[in-house]
Amino acid sequence: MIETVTIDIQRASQLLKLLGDPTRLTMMRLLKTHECCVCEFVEIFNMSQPAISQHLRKLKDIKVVKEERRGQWIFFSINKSHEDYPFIQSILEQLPEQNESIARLEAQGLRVCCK
Amino acid sequence: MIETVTIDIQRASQLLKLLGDPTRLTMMRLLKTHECCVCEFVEIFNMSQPAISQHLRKLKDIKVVKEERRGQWIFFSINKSHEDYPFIQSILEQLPEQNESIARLEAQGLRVCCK
DNA sequence: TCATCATATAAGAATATGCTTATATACGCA
DNA sequence: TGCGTATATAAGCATATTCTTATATGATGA
Repeated sequence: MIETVTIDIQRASQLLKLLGDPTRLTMMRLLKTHECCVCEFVEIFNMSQPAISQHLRKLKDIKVVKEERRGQWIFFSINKSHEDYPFIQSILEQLPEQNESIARLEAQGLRVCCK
Repeated sequence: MIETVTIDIQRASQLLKLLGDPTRLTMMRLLKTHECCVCEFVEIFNMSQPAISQHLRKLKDIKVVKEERRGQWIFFSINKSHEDYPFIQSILEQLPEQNESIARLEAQGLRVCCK
């Protein structure tokens, strides 16, 4: 008998609500394959630093991302230990890669990081 | 070579935003296995008829559900022809069944429909 | 045709969301 | 120690969301 993993509907709707924003969803898709810091997101989304910071805070609040300071930068990554990581992952893997964003950053010399 | 189905990030975030509400998400999970009419939802969610109607309208607007009038009732069901149905389905199938809601309705004699 | 039931729509109010600008904090380096 | 860079937080504002109440529409059946 196969046990299908399920997620409580309240928690699921909370997660979907957070992912239901193009900026945050793209962030999550990017973080699926790349660690990024705030200033990189600022470039990628062409959005103000506080706006980016506030989006990241929401993702941090429900612990779907984690942060790690390295020198003056804070790198974000997906929290693979999150109870609902399989659910999140199943969504993200259906989204197209966002490699152009990263490539553009690198072309501009703005990747890894924030010179 | 396996072609993974992907969905545009803008469309995905729009869908996730709509599913990111506990009422609408539960509706969709219910509709996955049962056709329902408005008055049934009113009972299930213990919510006003206009509130239910407005939630359904949002789901209808992006065509993830369809409606069919039968007599005085309008039955809703999931639109399996929707371009993004696989995406939606992949989310819904991770959610627990909502059979208790239906069972409760039937116990009250309020199912199929609205006597 | 009229009354009733199921549903939709409109308008308004309370709250939530997502920016903005200004400022605070934390680190690295001279 | 003091300055510059990276990031966070606070306050305010515009807009979006989700109810509410009131009313309109559409079908049924006497």
